[in-house]
Amino acid sequence: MIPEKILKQYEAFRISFRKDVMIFLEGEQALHYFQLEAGSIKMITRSDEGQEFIQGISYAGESFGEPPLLCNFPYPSTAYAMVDTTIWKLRKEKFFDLIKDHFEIHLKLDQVLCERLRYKSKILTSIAFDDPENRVWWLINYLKNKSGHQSGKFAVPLTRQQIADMVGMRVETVIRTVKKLEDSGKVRLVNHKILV
Amino acid sequence: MIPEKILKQYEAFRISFRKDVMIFLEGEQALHYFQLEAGSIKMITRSDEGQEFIQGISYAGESFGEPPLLCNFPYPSTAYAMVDTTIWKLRKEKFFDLIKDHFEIHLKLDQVLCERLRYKSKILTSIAFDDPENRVWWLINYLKNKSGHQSGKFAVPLTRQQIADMVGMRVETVIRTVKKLEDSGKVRLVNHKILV
DNA sequence: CAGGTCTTATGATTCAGATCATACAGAACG
DNA sequence: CGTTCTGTATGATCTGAATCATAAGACCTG
Repeated sequence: MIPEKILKQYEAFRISFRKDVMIFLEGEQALHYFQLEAGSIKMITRSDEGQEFIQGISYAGESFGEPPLLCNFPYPSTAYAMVDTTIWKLRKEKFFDLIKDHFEIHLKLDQVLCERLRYKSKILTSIAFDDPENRVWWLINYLKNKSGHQSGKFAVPLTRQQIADMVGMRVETVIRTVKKLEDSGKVRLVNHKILV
Repeated sequence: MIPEKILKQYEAFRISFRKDVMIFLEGEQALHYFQLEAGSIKMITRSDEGQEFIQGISYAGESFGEPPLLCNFPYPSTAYAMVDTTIWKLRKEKFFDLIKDHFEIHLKLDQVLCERLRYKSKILTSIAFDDPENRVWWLINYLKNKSGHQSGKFAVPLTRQQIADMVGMRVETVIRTVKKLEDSGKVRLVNHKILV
């Protein structure tokens, strides 16, 4: 989102995380701006029973964790590396300097927050009212569109468990639902991969 | 959020809406910044069966509908006046001039978006995993805290149907859940009013 | 390449929130 | 102030996703 050249101008530095390593913990105070250089991360909240909800996934070039930075509240979720991941890290003060100096980047940040609000509005309504097939189908299409996939078959890059954690359902229900989507011709399953 | 003096400097004007009148429709293009002077509005999404989900409620002094303005996507929800309402309306171009000129107001706008993200993260997790009692109880406390209520009993200013529309449940379930909260001493019911 | 781990798949059972129907109470309007 | 409308309440029934158990397949690691 923010070009590397500018990140370096404001003294951002790079950090690497192995797969499944925690980047920050729910409840911690935000001290840095984070942007992925490579890999992917997921933002997790947990229910009292320990069930995980995936609030969102971010990929290379995308930022994450800004709301607690801008609003001074603790992290509402925990961030984990989904694969080996490299992240740009920028101190809070420098970050505010950067967006004060660059109105266009500030606007892009706004747009990132707005797209997240848009996604959450949609997934909220879906979880509250849609049947499992529509919930899963909507998410699959969302992932396809977000990846910028153009031609040929798109292989959904998530496990059934991860899909379940994003639509608030049990993995068994997602497995049966994906089967139904196959039966109705909406997706194809090849070696357990979901293709659209 | 934005002081009236500044709104006027950028040629904002006032518009009134009667209770239940629509302010903008889902799918429309955003052309103005909106801020409430008096009254309240609710943002609604609907399922295919017409069930309403209340994405959020805004009160006097608060803004609404910014994401489509900043991101150039259509309104994802429809806004209605919940009571007779007066709104400041500012043309898009003037709005961008305003936030470019006032970094502090731009930051406040960011914080508004961040608080909405925070709420949606929480309600998402709740709807996905919490039982009805915890869902309703969380919402009641959220409304109390958001209203800035200090001493004495807080009367929840929403109908059971509106609560149901915010937590994605049926009104019958909310009615029975509120009864359970009374039975466990968490709330008091006086003339059908919910007091905490 | 084999063994172990994780993911996917399937079947049977349960139960809580949705659904439907009906009645009561408070608010609004003329 | 009476009537109508909206909101609240209650009871009975239904159903589909969750839950639990078990097995098969793909992937990862040494």
